Amino acid sequence: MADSIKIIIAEDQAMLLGAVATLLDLESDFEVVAKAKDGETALSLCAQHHPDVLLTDIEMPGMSGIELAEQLQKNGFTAKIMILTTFARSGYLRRAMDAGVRGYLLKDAPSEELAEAIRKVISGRKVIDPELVMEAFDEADPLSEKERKTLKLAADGLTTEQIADKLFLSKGTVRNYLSSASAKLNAQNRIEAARIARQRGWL
Amino acid sequence: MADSIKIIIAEDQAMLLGAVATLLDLESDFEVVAKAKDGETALSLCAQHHPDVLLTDIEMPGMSGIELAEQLQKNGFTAKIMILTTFARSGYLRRAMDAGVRGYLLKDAPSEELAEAIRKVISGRKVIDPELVMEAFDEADPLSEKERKTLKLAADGLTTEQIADKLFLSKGTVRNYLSSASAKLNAQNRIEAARIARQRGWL
DNA sequence: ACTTTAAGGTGACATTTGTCATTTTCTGTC
DNA sequence: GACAGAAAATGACAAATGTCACCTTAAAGT
Repeated sequence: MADSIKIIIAEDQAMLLGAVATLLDLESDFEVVAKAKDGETALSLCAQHHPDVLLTDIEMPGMSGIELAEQLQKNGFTAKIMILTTFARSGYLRRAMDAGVRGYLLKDAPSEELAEAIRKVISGRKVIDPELVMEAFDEADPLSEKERKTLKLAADGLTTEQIADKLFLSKGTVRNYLSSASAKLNAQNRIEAARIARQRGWL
Repeated sequence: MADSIKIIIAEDQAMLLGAVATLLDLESDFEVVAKAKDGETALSLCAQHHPDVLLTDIEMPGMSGIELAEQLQKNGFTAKIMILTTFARSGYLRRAMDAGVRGYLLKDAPSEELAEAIRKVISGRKVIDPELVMEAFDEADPLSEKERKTLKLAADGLTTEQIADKLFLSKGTVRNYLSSASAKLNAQNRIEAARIARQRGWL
């Protein structure tokens, strides 16, 4: 088809990648020209095919979908980028928007909406999952870089001392950071703090 | 179609549910008669439609896919049950087999294999993802029921005392369980123990 | 009836963690 | 060089956690 919309899909879960590709290919005005299972592959496939739309997951091995979007934008690609991801995380949305992403959908959304969303984006509109719009209004990440780093390591089960060694800080400082992180998140200890931070996409 | 294979799909992620359903419906010998987004719904839809195959995810809100399989087996349903899940976890596989599951596939597998796997199961064979077969040979879950329960709550950030209250045990006993769980998993504290257990699918 | 065994509990102790006030060190800026 | 602010460290204390040896109780065998 001469004027069909050319689509590239990037998604690391093979089953979903294949199923969504089939789904979109059924639409007579769409044509899935390539499939990628990671960001790097998607990038080179974009250079090769110059698609109208790139539909990408965020969490993938190697280059994430957001980094991919940033690269494409920097290199002046005209493809309209759409994110299709699992969780509603306000942090991601902001970065995605900054990278010129035009659509942000959740895997929780019914599959019937996907094709329609793509057509909306092609016609110049932006599409953001309603769930996300809500999230975007709530609190921003209150953690400092150090708090985030210590918390991430603590969540892996490292002791205060091991964290201190790894980050070249003293034990006391690490405990201070973890303590203030817990306070900010209203958690009663580092474990709960890590859980909360992770749930909100801050970790 | 009179003798087409009737399929019910249970999967909480709407996008995958819809896409896979479309994919299978394209096969001329298949017919997706119902879709469910949780175990309870799937159970009642099975009673209503008596499908030939139930394709289900494991992790779903409410009743898990494994519990669903156990229920169906107990109630004497003849539907062949197939699991389609994200991670290769040896613990799950054993329980699934005990519940009479005939197929165990990973979402990492290419979508093209799905239809073929279903036909194999219908013809009486069992289908287990090769990845899983490997996993099945490694170590079994060493945790006792109590160790697992305490660990699960600890992983949410509950204190020893809160866990004790919730499980009607003394603080000392809870600490004993957590301590022995850590020992079994070679972890240096409850946080690391929980992380390890979760990674191996024992939590 | 007499072990055995497992689940649960106790007490003691060392270590780690959480909290907070205070101090030191490092930076940029005027 | 002096000063304000941030980042990092310190010290002290209470509380929580990890470990271990040992006790109690209630089945389950024999």
